[in-house]
Amino acid sequence: MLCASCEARHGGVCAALDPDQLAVLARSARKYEAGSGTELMGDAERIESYANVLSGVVKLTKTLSDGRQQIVGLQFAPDFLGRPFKAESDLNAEAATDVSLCAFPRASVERMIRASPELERRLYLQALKELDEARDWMVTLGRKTAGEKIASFLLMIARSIEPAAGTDRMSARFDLPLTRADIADFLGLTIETVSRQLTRLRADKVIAIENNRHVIVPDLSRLEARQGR
Amino acid sequence: MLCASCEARHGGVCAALDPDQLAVLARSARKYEAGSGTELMGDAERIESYANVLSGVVKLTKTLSDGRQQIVGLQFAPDFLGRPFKAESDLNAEAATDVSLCAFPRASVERMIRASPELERRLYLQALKELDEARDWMVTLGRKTAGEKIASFLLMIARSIEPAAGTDRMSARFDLPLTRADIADFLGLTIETVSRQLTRLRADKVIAIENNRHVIVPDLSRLEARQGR
DNA sequence: CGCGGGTTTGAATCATGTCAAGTTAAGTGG
DNA sequence: CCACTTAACTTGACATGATTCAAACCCGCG
Repeated sequence: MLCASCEARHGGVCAALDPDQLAVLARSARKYEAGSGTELMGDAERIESYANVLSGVVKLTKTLSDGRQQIVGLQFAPDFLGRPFKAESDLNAEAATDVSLCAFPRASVERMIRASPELERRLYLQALKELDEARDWMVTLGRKTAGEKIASFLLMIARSIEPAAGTDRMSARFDLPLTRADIADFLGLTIETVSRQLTRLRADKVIAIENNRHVIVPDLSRLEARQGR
Repeated sequence: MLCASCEARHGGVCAALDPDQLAVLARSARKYEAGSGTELMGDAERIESYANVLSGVVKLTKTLSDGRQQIVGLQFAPDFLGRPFKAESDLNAEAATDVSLCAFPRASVERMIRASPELERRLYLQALKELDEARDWMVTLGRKTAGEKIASFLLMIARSIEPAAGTDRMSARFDLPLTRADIADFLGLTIETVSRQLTRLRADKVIAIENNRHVIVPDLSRLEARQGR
C-alpha cells in the first residue's frame, strides 16, 4: 500500500485511521508533484479536494484588490491542506517550493470525517495548532520591528525544518523555503527591508548566508536575543 | 433551569447538547459577572475552567516582556472561552467591558466533549471561525495603513454588535467596547495614532462620535470605502 | 472645585517605504 | 565555452507615515 512509507501516516491526520479506513481512502487518493509557484487552490474557486503535504512548503495568502498581499499561513509536511465545512475559500494556496501532495476528493474526506471521530479530532487539533500559530504571528506583525520580525522568521523556519535544532544544538543550518518577496509578504514588510535586515544580521555575524538561500546560524541564542521578547 | 433563557443555549456550544446532557452540565455551571478590566485567565496559570460569554466583550492578549502588547482575539456572546487540550495558555483573557460568564470546571467540559461528538464538532467549528478571523486580521496588521485599520475595526465592531447592520441598513450606531488603548493594541498602533485617525474620520464626516464611546456611522459604504480592499 | 483617567493635539524624530541603480547567479542558445 | 537574458537580490538616496515626547483638554466624580 502506498501509505506504508508515508509521513502523514505517522504524524499526520492519516494516523487517526485504522487499516480498513486507510485502505478505503487510499483508493481515491492521488499523489502528485507541483513545481514552485503552482497555484494549488484559487481564491474564489470551489474547493474540490483536500490534500496532505508530503514534502515542500505551501503558502496560504490573502490579497487586497490593489495587489497588497499577506501570507497567513505556511504548511509543512505532514500538514493537512484544506478547510472543512466551507465551500469557498477566500484564500489562496500556492507551492512555495516544489511540493508533493497526496490529494483526496472532497466527498470522500467528508464521508471519512463523519465516520471517524478520531479523524475529526485530529483535524480539530490541527486547527487549534494553526490558531495558536496565527496568534503568535499577530504579535509579530503588530508589535515587532523589522529586525525582530526577520529574527523571529528565521527561528520559525529553523524549528520547522530542522526538528532537532533549538533544543539540544546551539547551531543550525537550513535552506530558506521562501524568496525575499515571500518573506516580505509573510512579515508585512517590503523586499528591500527584508534584504537590509538580513544584511545587517550578516554584518553582525549572527548569521551567514550562502547562495542567497542557505542560512547558517552559528549560535541560535544570539538570534533569539534579536527576536523580541 | 437556568439554561432556558441563555443565549449560548441557542447559538452557542450548549446548543449541541441534548436536555439530559445539558442538565448534567448545568449542575456544575456557575454564572458570574466581572467588571471591566478583570483578568479572567492568566498567562502562565493552569487552566481550571471554561466559560461561555453571555454578555460583554472579552479580549485575548499577548504581551512581550518589554510591555508591548497585542490583542489577538475578541470574544462576544455567545462565544466559548478556553483552549481545550492544553494545560497552559500563553495568552491572557481580560474583560474589556463588564461581562457575564457561565463557567464550567475543566473536568466536566472535557468529559462532556468525550461523550458528545456533536459538542466537539461545535468547538471545532468555533476554532475554524476564530482561525478565519485571525487570518483576516493578519492582513490588516501586516498590510493596511493606520486609516484602513481603523475603518476595518469600526466595521468589525459594527457587525458583531449590531447583528442587523451591514446587510440591509445603510447606517449604524454602537458603543465602542474598547478604550483607545485597547484599540491601539488590537491594531498594532499607538493611542495617538488611533486618536488622530478617528479625528480624521470625524472631520471627513464619515463618522460622528458622542461621549468618546458612542459611534454613529451615517453611511456604512463610505466607511467601507476606507477599509482597504 | 479640583483631581485623575482617558483622550486629543502639536512638533520633532525615526523606521520603513519608495524609487532607482547596481550586482549576482542561473540559465539559454549560438 | 562564452555572450546574452532574466529573475532574484542588494544597495543607496530620499520621502513619508507612524511613533515619541510633551502639553493641553474634557468630563465624570468625590
